[in-house]
Amino acid sequence: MRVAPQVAVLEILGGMNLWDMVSQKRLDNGFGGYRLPPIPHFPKSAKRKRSARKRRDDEQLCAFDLLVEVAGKLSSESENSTLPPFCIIGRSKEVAYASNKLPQASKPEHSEPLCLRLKSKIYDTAAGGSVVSNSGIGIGCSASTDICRSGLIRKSSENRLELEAMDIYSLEDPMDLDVKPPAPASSDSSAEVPVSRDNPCSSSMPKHESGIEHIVHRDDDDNSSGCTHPNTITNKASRPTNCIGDHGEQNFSASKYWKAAINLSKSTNSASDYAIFMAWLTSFDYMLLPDIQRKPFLHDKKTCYTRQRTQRSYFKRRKLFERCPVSASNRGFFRMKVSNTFKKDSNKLEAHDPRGTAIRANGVTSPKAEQSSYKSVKFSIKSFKIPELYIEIPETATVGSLKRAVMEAVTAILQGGLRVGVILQGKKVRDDNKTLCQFGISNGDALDSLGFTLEPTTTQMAQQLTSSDNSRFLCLDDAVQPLARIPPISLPIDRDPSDASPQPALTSCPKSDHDSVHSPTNTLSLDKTTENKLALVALPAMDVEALAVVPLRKPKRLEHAQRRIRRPFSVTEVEALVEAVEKLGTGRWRDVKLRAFDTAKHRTYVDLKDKWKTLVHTANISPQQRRGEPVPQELLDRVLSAQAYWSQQQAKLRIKEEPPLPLPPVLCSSDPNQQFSSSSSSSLLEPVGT
DNA sequence: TTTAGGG
DNA sequence: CCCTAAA
Repeated sequence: MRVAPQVAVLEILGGMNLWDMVSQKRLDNGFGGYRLPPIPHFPKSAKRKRSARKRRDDEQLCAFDLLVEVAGKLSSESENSTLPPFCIIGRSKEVAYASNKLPQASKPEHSEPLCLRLKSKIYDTAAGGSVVSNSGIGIGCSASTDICRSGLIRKSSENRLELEAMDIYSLEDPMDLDVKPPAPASSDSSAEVPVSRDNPCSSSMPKHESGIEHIVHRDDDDNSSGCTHPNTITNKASRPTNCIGDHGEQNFSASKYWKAAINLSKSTNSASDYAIFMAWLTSFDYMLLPDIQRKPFLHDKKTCYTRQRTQRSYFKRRKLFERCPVSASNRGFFRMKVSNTFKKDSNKLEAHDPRGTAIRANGVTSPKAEQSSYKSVKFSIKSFKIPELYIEIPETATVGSLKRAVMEAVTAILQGGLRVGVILQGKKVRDDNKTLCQFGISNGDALDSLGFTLEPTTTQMAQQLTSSDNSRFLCLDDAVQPLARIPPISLPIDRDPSDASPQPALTSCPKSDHDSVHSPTNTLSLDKTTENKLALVALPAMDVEALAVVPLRKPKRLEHAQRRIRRPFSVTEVEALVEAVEKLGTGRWRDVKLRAFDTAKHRTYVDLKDKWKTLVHTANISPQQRRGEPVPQELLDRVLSAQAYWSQQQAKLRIKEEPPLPLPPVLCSSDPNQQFSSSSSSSLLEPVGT
């Protein structure tokens, strides 16, 4: 099965899980609400399906964006708090990094080494692991080994330098794994810079500090179970061993990165390293750098950081976002989608709201297995609904105020945080410590009656919620865990997914202990717990959509960050356009583009079409009303002529097709080209008039 | 991917 | 210019 579930994990040290953080910071981040996943099912039509997929992908990208944003904020605020600073780096789909391994995938040959690969660019495949299925995008942020692998930075043992990385990965196909040189942005000059760089950071760096060591894969192997585990991470982190040795060369490509990263982190001393590192980071599609560094690296070089300080975070996005659908309707919103797929976990959970959640769960496994082994239960939560909101507003209120009111209501709810409740056969399941088995949740039938609710944590909000009121909550953590770890073996039952204790740290970490079984580094896991990482997770289900969150994005910021710069058409271009249209007509923009603007990369056929549209408009208005560089009247006349001519042609065509109407092809007959040499064209129009 | 249009 | 529905 190539389908590995995709798992995205956002782990943040500091004891909060992403959800918590999100909840808390929601407002800050413009996190506004949840919404049902837009595309639960793909249409039948191939075209639509594609479109739907694209949309889904976009949303996922957005989710990433959101996560990045949130994480960035959190990190930036972490200075005082326990959260270690970290930076997040994301890449488009081209980049893949699998912090999580899928069970299946993990096993493969690849498992051994980590390699950075770049399909388009850089890639980091953890040993095996994680090949993510196509459209999914995962984001991971942690001090864990994974990160190390990702080539991003790792944290140092001391808090001072921690740099966390966030990765997104999405592999189109597992096969891409070829190992390639890690040069990040290959094209970018920056790319190499950092890495190889003279800095022997590695040498300088304490091993333990460097993420490098962590790189070890073995966990991968073990983990192959598929968990992303914190434990492993912790372990590594905690232990200074050199993993490198273990895997040896395999990683080496990756190691470069690591090194680079490492230097940075430790680079209290060198500003240059930092610069290099930054350059390297910049080569990624996205980058979000919270102020993080401030402290860490640079006491000395404040200057460097200055900029960052000023802007709390540095967010860069490239093409990825271009795809984000931020249409008018979406404007200001950020969509996030999280879906999970479990392969084997016994549990998982999702949050959602009481009301409208659509959940689907399937128990899988034979009954008997339970006893000795546990069964795994698959949950598929399709969506969470937004808790019901009650809003009272005068009928004379404006739509705008209504929107604001809704926003406030939503925000209020989210503000307090959300909890997940589990409802089984209509009853809330409050005992977090019981196993799924005990509740019979593993049973397929039961699953059908299993529901999850998303409830606000805050009392007030709770009131607003309709159904959810008090259901119990599951910790997201729990959910996370499952995802993260896919290891089949040990988890199970005991570890019920659901029970996680409420807040704590949970995340998967705790579980990790259990999981630890799989992973070699169990011991470490404990540490983690304490650390409280949080994991957010998401997943991938292939097509399963689990949860969609729609945060309100900060309205302005990323909005159209990438709107193309305006590039007015020069008279020369207009002329070329007019000429091409005279010959080709108004319905063949691609040809026009090829013919007259083939080399103008910034002019798309859509642009040409739009320009034509404006030219026509311009030609029809008085000269006084025209703006911008004046277009010679002569050209405008030609525009009108051509427009009229071709309009008629089209009209004729249409007519012909439908009902055979008598149309004397006055103009049509001759070559358009010839006809259009001059003003004569206008005359052509006349006849057509029928 | 292109077209065709609305925004 | 952007965004999309359609084709």
